[in-house]
Formats: sequence, C-alpha cells, structure tokens
Amino acid sequence: MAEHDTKTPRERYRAQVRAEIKERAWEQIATAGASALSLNAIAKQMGMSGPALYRYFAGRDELITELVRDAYLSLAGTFRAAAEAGPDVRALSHALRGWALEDPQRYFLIYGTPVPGYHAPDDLTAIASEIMTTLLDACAALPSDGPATPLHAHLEEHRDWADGHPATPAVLHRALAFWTRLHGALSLELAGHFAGMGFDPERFFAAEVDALAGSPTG
Amino acid sequence: MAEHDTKTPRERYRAQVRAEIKERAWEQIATAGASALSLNAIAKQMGMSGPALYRYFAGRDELITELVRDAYLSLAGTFRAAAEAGPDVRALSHALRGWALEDPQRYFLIYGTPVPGYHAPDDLTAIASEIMTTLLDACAALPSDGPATPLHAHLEEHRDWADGHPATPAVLHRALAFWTRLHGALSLELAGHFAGMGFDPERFFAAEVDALAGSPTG
DNA sequence: TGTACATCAGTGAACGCGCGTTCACTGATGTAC
DNA sequence: TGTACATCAGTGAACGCGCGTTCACTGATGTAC
Repeated sequence: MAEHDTKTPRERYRAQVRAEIKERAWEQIATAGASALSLNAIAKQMGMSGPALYRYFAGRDELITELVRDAYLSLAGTFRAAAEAGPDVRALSHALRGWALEDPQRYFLIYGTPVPGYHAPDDLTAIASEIMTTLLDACAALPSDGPATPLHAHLEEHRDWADGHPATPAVLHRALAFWTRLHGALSLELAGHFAGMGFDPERFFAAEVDALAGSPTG
Repeated sequence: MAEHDTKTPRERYRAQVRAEIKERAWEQIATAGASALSLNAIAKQMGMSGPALYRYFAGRDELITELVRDAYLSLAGTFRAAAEAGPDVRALSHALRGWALEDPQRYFLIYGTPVPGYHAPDDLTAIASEIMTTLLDACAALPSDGPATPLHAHLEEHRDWADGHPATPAVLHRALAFWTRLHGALSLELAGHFAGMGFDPERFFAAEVDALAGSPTG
C-alpha cells in the first residue's frame, strides 16, 4: 500500500510497447549492425505498421540515442554491481569483459566506430563520469604507486576529467591505462581479430589485468 | 628502353579511373562512414552515370573489399618503411599512430566495428601476417625478457599465428600486448572518447609505448 | 595510309526495393458529470 | 450506472528519396589487313 502504483494502465502499456520496440531494435543491431537499424523493419516484426512507432519515438535518431543511453546505463549498472563488495580492479575488469561478451554490438554502440557527424546527448557525460569514478576508486585502492614520470606532471595539470576525484597522478595514469588496455584487448577480440590465432583471449585478458593490478603502470 | 611500358593506353586509363573511384570512395567514407558508401553518389561526384562504375567494379561489395585491402596494404607499407632502419618498436608505434591519425576512417575500416556477416577476403591474412612479423621482429630486438608466466606456457602451445617466427613466449606476449594496447589507446582517441578530458593523447600514447618497450610485459 | 571490324567506355531508362516521415482517418480506451 | 466527450493507439495511403543493379544502346577508341 505504501508503494502505490502511480502509473495509469495506459502509461504502463506505453512503457511496455516502448520496451518491446527497443528489444527488437537490439535484436536487429545484433544481427546486422547499428547502421542497418530500421523503424519499418521493427514495426513489421512487431506486427504493426511503420508510422505507429512515431507514437513512441520521435524518429529513428531518438530511438538510437535512447539505445546508446541504455547501453551506458547498463554498463554503469554492471560496474556498480561489481564494485558493491568494495573497490577491486579485477572484479571491474572481468565484469566489463562479461558485459561486452554478452552483447558485442551493444559494446560497439558505445566504443565502436563513430559515425561522423553524430553527437551523443549531453546527459551521458554524467553516466560516463560515474563509470570513471568507479574505476578511479578501484585504482586508488591498489597498493604501490611507483616513481613519478613526466606524464604524471601532465595529468596533474589536466585532471578535470577525474571530476574532483582525489586521485594521485599515478592513480589517474593507472585508470587511463586500465581503460585503454582493456578496451584494446576486448575490441580486437569482439571484432574477431583474434579468430584463428589459436590462443585463449580470456587468458590474455587476465594477464593484462594482472599486469595492471600488479605493478605501477608499466 | 629496358623498362618498356607494357600497358596499353586503355589499360592505363582504366587504372586511372579505378583509382579515382577509390579516391572518391575514401572521401565519402571519411565524411559519412563506410556504411554510407554509395556507388551512385561516387558516380555523380565524378560526373558519370551510376551504371558506368560497373565497368570498373563488379559491385559495391567488391569496391569495399578493395578498399579494405588497400588499407591493409597501406599499413603494411607504413610498417615496412618504419622498420627499414632496423627493428624498433618505438618507430613502429609512432608510425602506427601517424598512419591512424592520417585517416581515422581508414583505420576503422580495418579495426572498427565489424559488420555482422561480412567476411574479409582470404589474401588479407598474408598482409596481416607481414605486419605481425614486423612487430615480432621489433619485440624480439628488445632487451630483457622477465620471468616466465602461466600465459607464456599457453602462448608456447598456441603460436601458429606467429607464422614460424622464432620468438620466445615472452616476445609473443609482448607483441600481443603492443598490438592490443596501442589499439586501445588509438581507437578511443580516434573515436573521440578523449575529447574534453583535457590531457594530451600523444603523451599518454608515448607513455604506453615506453612502458612496453621498457619493462617485461607489465 | 585507308578501310572494315571489334572492342569497350559510358548513357539513359527501367526495375524493384526499402527507407523515414506526414497526414487524415478509425476505433478503442479512459474521463467527467 | 449511464451517457457525452476527450484522449490517444494504430492504420493505410501517400510523398520523395536514394539505393544497387540490369539492359539495350551509342559512339569513340583501338586493331587487322
């Protein structure tokens, strides 16, 4: 009773249909890539006429933007869950890999080839910032820091992206290294560039994580 | 006289037009991404009718395949040139970055989001193999090797991709790390994910290269 | 050198397709009295 | 509870577009004698 449903049946129905549209959109993206996403095809798949979707999304662009936002939210949620037991770069890293493997095209929607001209909406920076903060926390919890380098001085001067986080330059550097290295290993794996090479991508990924978690950013 | 031109004028003309088609294709890709590449648009830009292009390419797919091949060849050539003065990972790394910045969409055509279903032609593996060999040579020329790790044993057993190269497992690991780390830093930079963060991508890239060239794969 | 023929680049019309999006509408669902 | 009205989901037709691709053709360029 305390938690009363404030949604009218119509609102609930709307939310449901919106959700199904997005689901079909994800299926389509997984099958043929984001650039092939088509409103008409989604409508047909749902047994509706094309124009019906305009009751739910202003157009194709708004739908895509919404999908990008959902992808970011999903990743942020995964990170939050992985950090629940405390800051731990290993947990974060493997959560990231699991999330990426779960739906490679979702991963690429965020980190893949940018479409020249497309600009992501502004409210994503807040979500991206939460993700980065989680990573910074985990890096700050690691032991050693190692000697200062010229890059540290540079990062010290350009640390706005850390969003007020009280991280040392060494921690900033390590967070950047985590981000880019994991992304490198993951995106090549997901894009199929390891196919036929024989080795186990997961072992290599784990070795990268170990190297990062073990030594000062070397 | 010794070097007589065996090409007829018609053949030379054909080659010229083919080259211009590709050039326009690259322009289009740089402007709107590879998925937006259109034969008709290229033809219009060249002042020809659409069907005329079918004298030069069997269709859109063949053109794209050709562009992918050219991108690989271009990268292989860049690597070859960078290794001319001897094996040197630093030279290779910065040559790679320069090549990528020269035309980000060309880079993404090789390393970007894969289109589900598209499969690259087989003869690319030879070019990819040359690139990898150059990188392996450079890694083998680095000094220290560091202690053996479990990953080394795994790579020792799965080294077919090294194509007969007499590299130690530590060298194999380092080559993989080079490849993935540079790719991670580069693709995030090119995709614009560093935009607004304030730090200098080149300095970070250089630090990654230094870390790789300096210590055993840590 | 001149003529007859073959080659081949390029055109314009056409086909069928799917796209995003608009518009005027029908009919069902919810609301107010 | 019943009636009158407003809201809103969904339809079908239509618009204009650009796409890849085929086809029969014209006209210029090259080749053979």
